[in-house]
Amino acid sequence: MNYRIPRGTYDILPKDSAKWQYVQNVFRRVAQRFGYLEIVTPIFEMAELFERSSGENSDVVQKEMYRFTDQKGRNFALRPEGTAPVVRSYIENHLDRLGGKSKLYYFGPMFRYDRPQAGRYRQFYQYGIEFIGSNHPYFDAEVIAIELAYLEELGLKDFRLEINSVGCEKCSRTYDEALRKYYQPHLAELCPDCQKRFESKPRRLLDCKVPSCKAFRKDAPSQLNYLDQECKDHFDQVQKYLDQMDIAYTINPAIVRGLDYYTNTAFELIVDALGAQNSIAGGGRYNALISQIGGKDTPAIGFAGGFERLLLAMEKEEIEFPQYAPPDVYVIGMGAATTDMALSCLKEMRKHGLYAEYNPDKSSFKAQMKAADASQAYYALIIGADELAADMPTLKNLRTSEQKQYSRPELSHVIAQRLL
RNA sequence: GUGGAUGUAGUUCAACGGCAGAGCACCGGAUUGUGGUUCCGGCUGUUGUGGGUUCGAAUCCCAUCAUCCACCCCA
Repeated sequence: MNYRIPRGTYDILPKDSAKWQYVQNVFRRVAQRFGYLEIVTPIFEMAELFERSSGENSDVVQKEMYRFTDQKGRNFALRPEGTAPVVRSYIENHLDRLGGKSKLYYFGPMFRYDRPQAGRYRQFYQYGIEFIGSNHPYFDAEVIAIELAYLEELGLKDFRLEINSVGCEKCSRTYDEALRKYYQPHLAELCPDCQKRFESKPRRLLDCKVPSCKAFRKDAPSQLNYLDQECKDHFDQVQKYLDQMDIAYTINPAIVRGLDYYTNTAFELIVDALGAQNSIAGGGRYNALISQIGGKDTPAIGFAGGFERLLLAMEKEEIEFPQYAPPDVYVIGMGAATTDMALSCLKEMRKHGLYAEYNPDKSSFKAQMKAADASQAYYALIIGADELAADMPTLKNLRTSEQKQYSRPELSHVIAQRLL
């Protein structure tokens, strides 16, 4: 019996791990440039946390959560998203008492039971930003600016930003009613899914892809006409800040975030080249969430992005990734007698921070030279019978083919000065 | 959860129901200790898995698993 990786998961192999380190490191760097600090939470939480925050009726909670009970019968779930755990930690650790705002970033694996497809996995890696503690529209723009700065730093070009406002809870309630009123006469003509959505989440009617449902969309009332003055002002201000930051966007009233906690600003970053799973990041404001799960009434905004889709998008644009650095020195020892000298040179080089390779397994001198060449090492340190007798290893520059014998003290000097 | 396509060597792909193959990659060698190219040689298969039809199955049928595409969902 061969064991196989669970469906919808994947291994990050050594040939790809440098890419992952790279995109994660760039994210860290960019987030910190905006003053955000990393928070790390467990990959599982009480299931109820997600039920409360994402919404009992959301697909994520209804069909996609990996649930389990522990030995004492407690109900847990592997986290399907990152915001609720961060907010839980914020409340539990009284981060609000530290003064100032909480500017947090995170990344790590998320879990959703879903049918795998390109850009969609059961264990997938997200990065995210959460700004907790202000309703100021500048921060809506700042959070968006972080994502864009990140994409720019990575060299990604072919994407677009769409924004919307879904208003506060009050606005969205009046809007839902307006939508129901509009769709009521056509209810029989809608697809079965939409008939269900009609009651639970009328806004979902707007992004149904069934042609017959789509037909009603263009005359449907727009959320933007159902914002109260405060929400409208907020959205206008967000746009103003985006304009001032030279951030291009389009307003798409159909953007409806899937998780229940979003209020006001909602946004999405789309890469059309990715096909069906074309959203590489999305987020919005969630002013009601914190009080909803037991904290003080606190406004907040954040977003999450998917590393897999980001990498796919970068590959589509043929962006080059940094590779692991090749060895500084490849040590070639001819025969068992040279082991002592080889090991002492290796130890010295590694102590000084050089990356040194050595493979006594290789048989012939030629095979060792080939291996050194294949490793793309900058130098070969050759230790053969002559070198051993004279106690003078040969250092060969594999790029220029120049080589020279050094006495041990001379070699030590070269190593210590990092002249390689 | 629904519909469709595809599964053959490490990889990319061939093979009309009749001997499972090629390129690339990998390993070794080409006169004692110098890398590339070239040349020579070598290795890798339960044809995803399990059944069935057939004298005979990689090939046809069924099931199953996996991947991909679309729906759905979302990052």
